[in-house]
Amino acid sequence: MNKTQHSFAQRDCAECPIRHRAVCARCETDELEQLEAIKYYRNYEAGQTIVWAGDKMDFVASVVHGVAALSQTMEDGRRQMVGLLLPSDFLGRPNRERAAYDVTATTDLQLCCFRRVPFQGMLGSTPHVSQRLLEMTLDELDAAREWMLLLGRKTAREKIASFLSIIARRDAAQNGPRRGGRVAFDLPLTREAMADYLGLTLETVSRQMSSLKNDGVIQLDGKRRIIIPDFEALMDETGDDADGGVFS
Amino acid sequence: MNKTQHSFAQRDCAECPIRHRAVCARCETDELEQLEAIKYYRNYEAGQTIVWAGDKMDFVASVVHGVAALSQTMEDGRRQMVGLLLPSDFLGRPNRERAAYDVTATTDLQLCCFRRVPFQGMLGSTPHVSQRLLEMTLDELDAAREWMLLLGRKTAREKIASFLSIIARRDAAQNGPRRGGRVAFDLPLTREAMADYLGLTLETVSRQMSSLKNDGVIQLDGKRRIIIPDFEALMDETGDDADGGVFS
DNA sequence: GTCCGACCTTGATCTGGATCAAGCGCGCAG
DNA sequence: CTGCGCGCTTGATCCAGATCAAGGTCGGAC
Repeated sequence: MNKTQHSFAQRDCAECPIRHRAVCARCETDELEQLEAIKYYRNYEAGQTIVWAGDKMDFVASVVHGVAALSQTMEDGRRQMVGLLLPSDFLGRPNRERAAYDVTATTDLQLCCFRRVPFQGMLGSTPHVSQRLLEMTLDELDAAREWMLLLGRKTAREKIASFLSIIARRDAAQNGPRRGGRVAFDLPLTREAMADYLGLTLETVSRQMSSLKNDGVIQLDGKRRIIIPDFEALMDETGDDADGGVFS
Repeated sequence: MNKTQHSFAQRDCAECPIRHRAVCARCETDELEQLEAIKYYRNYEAGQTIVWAGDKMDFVASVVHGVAALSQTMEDGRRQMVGLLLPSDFLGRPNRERAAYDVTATTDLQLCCFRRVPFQGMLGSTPHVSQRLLEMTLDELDAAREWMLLLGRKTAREKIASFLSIIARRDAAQNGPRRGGRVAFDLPLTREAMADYLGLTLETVSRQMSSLKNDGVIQLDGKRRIIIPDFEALMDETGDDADGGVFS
């Protein structure tokens, strides 16, 4: 388990890549100083578990780099991923001592952690933090509801296409949109993790990826790199209304 | 559409049945007065639509009596319910002008509405409201994630049993637990609405209800009234860990 | 180089729940 | 009372995706 130990540098808030999208987005300089006093960084390698459901958790955190997954497991081993945390997303629940879900790093990951108890205090005293947290929680709730439609009603092919379009969109928001209609990115999940996310088996994920490839909707470069020659064509496969989205 | 027009009485906050569980739960007298100044009641009959996705919505609201459903519809008519609002639950999103989902009354319903713009103002100035709203939103997010596990990984029988146990639990929280191990309540949804909630067809819902009845897990009194002779036996059918829950 | 183990693909078969298709039963309009 | 329609049940059949079962590929350890 000791591969290229790719550990991310620590930094000041001023030069933080998620400064303007994370829970601290609206903070003024003095509020930021309060946050800096209770923050520390942690790095994880792809595949590592961050906490198990039921564990004590003495911090909350923002994802700085990489991707983390929240999942639930039934006694007989059935697993469902219930959240995918990309850079700027918030991990943990204030006023909750124990984790409700298993949290794992699906890629190399850096968290900006805040000690939980002082952070809770700031929620009372720093409206810019609590307002931003409310807004982010409402956004996550919307995302969860969109996910419920996917899990309850979409076909396997629609699920895969929806997943790819979500990752493509978030990747573009992160790294700036691609020149031309062409989009390319690396999948942050294994086929098995995708299956857990989509409520499918890994075989079905693999088959539908092959099918989209054969139909020219996507191209694969190795197992993980995805190239989407025509984003509209992918959107047509998702089952969603054609309003498109903010992409160019 | 004009059946026994069962309209609920309006009231002062002091005697409101959801006073201590809704978004206003933590308000002091003066804060309550501010809320009363921007509140008004609305009544709906079972089956009525409250708003369509995309409609302008100039209020947010607490459910006082009855049950409302949030749902999403795909172009080809596939429908997924993404939220079930019981008494004390919050409807609407501050700072959002248009509804994101269709909202319908699945039983006769009373809402305590707050004009949206002044309510948004109070979120900035009244920490007791915004803290409570954050807490409620986090609870809803947890509920949505539990629902994702159900939609993605549970069998039809487990879905039905989970749904019944949730309704039974919420009903007990509302009306006080039943004496003895016996539990009884009315379903707030038609078979079709249950299907939309559970990601099933109405035929499958009906078959699984019959199957649970034949196996003695539930009894039916008419189509809507459910009697659960042994709550533990129902919990065993849900697929969840046997930690039970707060029930006696 | 070779070996090994994760990860992925593909094929064959099975099955839970969808779909198609009758009815049933109860409450309401006449 | 009768007739109608909505909500529900039940039966027969179908099929998307699960399950069972081989392999293939690639990167890292030695």
